[in-house]
Amino acid sequence: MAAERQNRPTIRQVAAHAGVGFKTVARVVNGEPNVAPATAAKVQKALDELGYVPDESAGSLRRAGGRTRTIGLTISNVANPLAAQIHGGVEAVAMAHNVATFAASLNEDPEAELAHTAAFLRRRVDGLILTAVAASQKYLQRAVDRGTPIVFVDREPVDIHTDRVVVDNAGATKIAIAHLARHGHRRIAHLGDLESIQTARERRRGYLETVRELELHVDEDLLVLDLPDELHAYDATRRLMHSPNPPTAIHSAQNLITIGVVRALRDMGLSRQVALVSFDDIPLGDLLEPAVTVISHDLRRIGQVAAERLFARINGDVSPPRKIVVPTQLLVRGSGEIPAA
Amino acid sequence: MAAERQNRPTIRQVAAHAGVGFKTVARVVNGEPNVAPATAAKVQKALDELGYVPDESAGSLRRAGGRTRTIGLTISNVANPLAAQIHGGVEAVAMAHNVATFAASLNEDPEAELAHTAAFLRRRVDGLILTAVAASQKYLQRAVDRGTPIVFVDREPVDIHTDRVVVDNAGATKIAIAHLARHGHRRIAHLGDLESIQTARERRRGYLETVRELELHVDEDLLVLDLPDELHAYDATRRLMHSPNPPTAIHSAQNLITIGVVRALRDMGLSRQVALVSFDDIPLGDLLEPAVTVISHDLRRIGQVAAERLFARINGDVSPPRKIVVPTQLLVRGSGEIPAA
DNA sequence: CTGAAAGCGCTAACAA
DNA sequence: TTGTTAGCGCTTTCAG
Repeated sequence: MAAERQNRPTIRQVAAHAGVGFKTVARVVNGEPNVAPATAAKVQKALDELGYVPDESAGSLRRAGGRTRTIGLTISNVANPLAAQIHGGVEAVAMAHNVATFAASLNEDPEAELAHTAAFLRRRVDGLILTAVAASQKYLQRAVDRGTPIVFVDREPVDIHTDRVVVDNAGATKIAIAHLARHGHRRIAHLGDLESIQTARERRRGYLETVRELELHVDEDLLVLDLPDELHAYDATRRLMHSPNPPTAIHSAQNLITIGVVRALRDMGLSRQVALVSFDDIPLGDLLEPAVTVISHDLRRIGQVAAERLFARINGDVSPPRKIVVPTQLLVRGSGEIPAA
Repeated sequence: MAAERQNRPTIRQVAAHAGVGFKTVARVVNGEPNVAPATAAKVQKALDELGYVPDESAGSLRRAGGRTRTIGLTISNVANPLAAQIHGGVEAVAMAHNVATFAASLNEDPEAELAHTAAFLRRRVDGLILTAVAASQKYLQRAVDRGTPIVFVDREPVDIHTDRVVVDNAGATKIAIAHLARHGHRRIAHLGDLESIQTARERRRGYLETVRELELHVDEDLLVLDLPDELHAYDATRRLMHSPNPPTAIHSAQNLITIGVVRALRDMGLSRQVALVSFDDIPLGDLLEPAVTVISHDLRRIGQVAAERLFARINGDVSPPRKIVVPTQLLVRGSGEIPAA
């Protein structure tokens, strides 16, 4: 029942309309030299009258290198503010290169990762910027071997050696925990994201190492892992604070977890008693009371750097794969400086 | 200097490898009938060994209807949390239809609107979901005539008659102002977004009409328009509250403006004196003190509905263009219920 | 059930 | 300066 569609003029129809060979039209469209001004004008007129719109994909079919001037991007979720910042960074660079971006959300679903990368590859994208969600990215080796550059963002991929742009998750966590310890805390809880996420594991590692190094209280109950969302973080916080031996400080290791923790502490009236440092900034974190001390990182920059790396590869850079670490920053705002009871 | 790329097997190479005609391979790849099981197995083996990845764009070149299974989406800014929600809604529907989405940010730049829609059209997207930013969308008429469906989101387009999914901006503003009036306010300020934005003009209209209807104070100083960002909103609020005759309530007509207003009131210590209703929800708006009363709308739903409309058109729906109004909701949280002094 | 021929809209290579 | 021929990787059509 589809409408009569796609009745767009082809280059040959334009040529017929202008009374020239179609190659001449192609020359005008692509700004190639060797067209007499008079001819060019005639062609341009036909172009305008018919409203010619070149078909990029048809062009890239034969074009040397077969570039499609598209890239594919997968992020954890386009509607997650942090992930959206990565998207913004990538997009700015892609736009500057006159390249269109396919964007897709994964929502931590490995199947989605496979499906979307396959779809991008079928569309012959010139490169991929990916957030690793599946347990292994080995399946992408063939694509890399065939010359599709891939840059991973935010998380380290597994079983594949390519460029990646990440932050020092363990190191930054160390700084967060040490900051709390400096304010007298010995019982510090760590609320972590899904263990399937590489950055979550790194943050946990940073926590455990620092607890050992600084000889803080070691207590299984203080380590809460695998929190899938804000609600679970909320419940976990309540349980934690109602336990016989509650922590005096909390390290919440992801933005949504932090929001759950903040809500829970607020509801229990503990916002000003229990110290809190968040890994990831949260929106309006500086306007809450107390304002939330966070480990912040520039996600837009991660996206930008990744895209720049990708375009370098697309343009022939064959240097060894690089791991680029974008700096993090501890933003001291109040919640992290509450002293131990 | 480009690497040796694009050495992917073609359908003919797979056919040679399997010792069959290439049409037989195409049958297997596309799940067409009339292939002997033994032949199919042989072909499948070759497919796997060579790692065949079909070229979607080459396929759509000849395919009936010429569908590319891609759509184009432009939003005000991918990194804006509200716009990202629209993206999320569109994406979910597109994914269900097995269609890839090109996404681009406009940042209120009319040039960007023209450039991106042109780029999408050159890539022969099956449809467009657009946020109107330019003064007129007349330039898209030819694309529509040629059968590329377009659905506008969030803002009404100009000079073109197509499907659109919007909210009742003037009506919702009316509700906001009336809400403030019900709490005794007569001097209500309106801080508005850029006047080039259609929704900003509608919200202003709703404000002015309600002021007249309810016979509230009319004062040019209470109407602050064309605020481009949070910082300008911050400054405008300070100026407003320092004026000889300051308002007792503020209607901030966009999410970023609200954040500027909240910061300013906070810094002036007026958060609990001056009532505030925001058009657009803001992140953690319920955790601020006081929590912010807002006009909220489901942007994810806007994206979803728009995408569903688009796919209906792509699949042949030729009913008259529809204007779909998604409901808004007044979320009463505290800031809007502060009584007049 | 299988395959060969034609052609989608364009670019590349070469001829006039 | 211009036009012609080939062919990109696939789908369509039609012949075996």
